[in-house]
Amino acid sequence: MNSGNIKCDCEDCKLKSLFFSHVTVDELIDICEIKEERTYFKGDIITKEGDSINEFLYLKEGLVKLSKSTDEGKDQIISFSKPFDFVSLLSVFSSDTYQYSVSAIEDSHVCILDLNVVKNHARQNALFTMDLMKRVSEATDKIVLDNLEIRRKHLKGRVAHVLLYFANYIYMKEEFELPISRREIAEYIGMTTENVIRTLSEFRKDKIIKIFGKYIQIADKKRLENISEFG
Amino acid sequence: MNSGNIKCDCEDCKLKSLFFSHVTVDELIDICEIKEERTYFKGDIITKEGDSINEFLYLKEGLVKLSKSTDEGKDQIISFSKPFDFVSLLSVFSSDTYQYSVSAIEDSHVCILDLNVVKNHARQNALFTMDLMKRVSEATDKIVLDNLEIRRKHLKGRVAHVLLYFANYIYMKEEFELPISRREIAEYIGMTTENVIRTLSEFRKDKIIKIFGKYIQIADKKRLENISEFG
DNA sequence: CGCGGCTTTGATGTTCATCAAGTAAAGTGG
DNA sequence: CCACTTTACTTGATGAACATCAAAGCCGCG
Repeated sequence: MNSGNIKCDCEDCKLKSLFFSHVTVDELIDICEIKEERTYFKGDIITKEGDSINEFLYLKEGLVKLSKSTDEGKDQIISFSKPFDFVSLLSVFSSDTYQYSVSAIEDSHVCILDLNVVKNHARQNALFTMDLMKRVSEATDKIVLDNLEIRRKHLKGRVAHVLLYFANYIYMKEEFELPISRREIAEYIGMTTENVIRTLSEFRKDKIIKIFGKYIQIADKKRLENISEFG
Repeated sequence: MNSGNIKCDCEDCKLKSLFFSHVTVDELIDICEIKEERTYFKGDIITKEGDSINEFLYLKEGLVKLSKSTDEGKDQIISFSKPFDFVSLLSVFSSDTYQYSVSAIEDSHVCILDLNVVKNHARQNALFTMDLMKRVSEATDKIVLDNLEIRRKHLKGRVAHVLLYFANYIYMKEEFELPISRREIAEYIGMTTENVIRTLSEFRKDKIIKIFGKYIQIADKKRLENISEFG
């Protein structure tokens, strides 16, 4: 993990244009002055469940996973997030400590604001707070709906769902480097690693996908979609 | 479903004392004037997924379920809510239409405000909006955490979980009338009705619970807790 | 009274987890 | 840089967990 102070000068910062659309120029300067930007590398833990929350984070670039550990030390993956899904928002306004862990599954840039400063602005600027709320709602809606979808599928449908998720939603391509391990797929869809691998192998044998390690190429999308919807 | 106008005169209205703790007297009067109260009977649908959202609802009394239909017409139950869990908050600020259905599983009283009026207040009163956000976050945290817990259990653990949920969280008693059918338990925990019934019968044979139709009495809570944690 | 929905139990087969065992890849210390 | 350890990946065999199908009793309701 690499840390450093960078000024709030990113021309295309969506935080300004989108997230802070209802913040005045003075407020924006105020916020920018305290902004810190950090780089996390693949595998780094960004926030850890149980830790106290005193920063407000948003993902500027990269890809992260949201997860929780069971008592037996196994992980359950709740969701993946790319920039503007603003995962860190989840517990920020309901708890003093993180309910979930967030870790980078690709090299990621995170912008960090002091939580008290953000909360102060929220207390004074209702439109800003409404923007925040909209984002919290959207993020959680997505998590809940995605979970329901996975829940009603079988092993093969779930694996197909994950592949299509990365193809359609994350990389917008039929071929990509899978950013997560087989085990992480399993932790996400609630199946065993072995069966995830078996299913991927089967898809390969049936010429639905091509696999070289982490590299995935979707060869027959129609069929994969069929399997996802349920086959 | 029974409808009628009632003045905002409930002495113990938690909406006032808790939910609107940051609302001025004038605002409160404003809100109360447009308040409507409705009674829904067990089985009634309160909001239906797909319908447009133009009211702000909160549960004053009763018990409801939050659910979603699959394409094949089967239901998935997302959560149950008692007063102050404020289920209707979920999609209110992220969508124009309900993502989920809410229906009464016990006779329920619902207070209804015009959504535009509430949103207007939210736009002008940041503390009120923060209160709202806190509640949205708490409600969704609960849903996500509960879901993860169910996900990591097997059939028996899940059924035990549901029984303990109603005993500990809803009725605060070891004996109660189950407000939902066997099928609804199945829809909630993602198993088949038959296996839910089989599991309940097994618990009965093992003298962990007593069953008379919908009446449930937990006879051996320790063991039930053990099964829930996993056995 | 009969019909549909809820409940219950049993028999059967499918789906999936577990166990085992081996290969490949990646990190670690001398 | 190479031996060494660990972690990820892979496949097969077996059994457990669970869905599905079938049949029957029960209850409430029109």
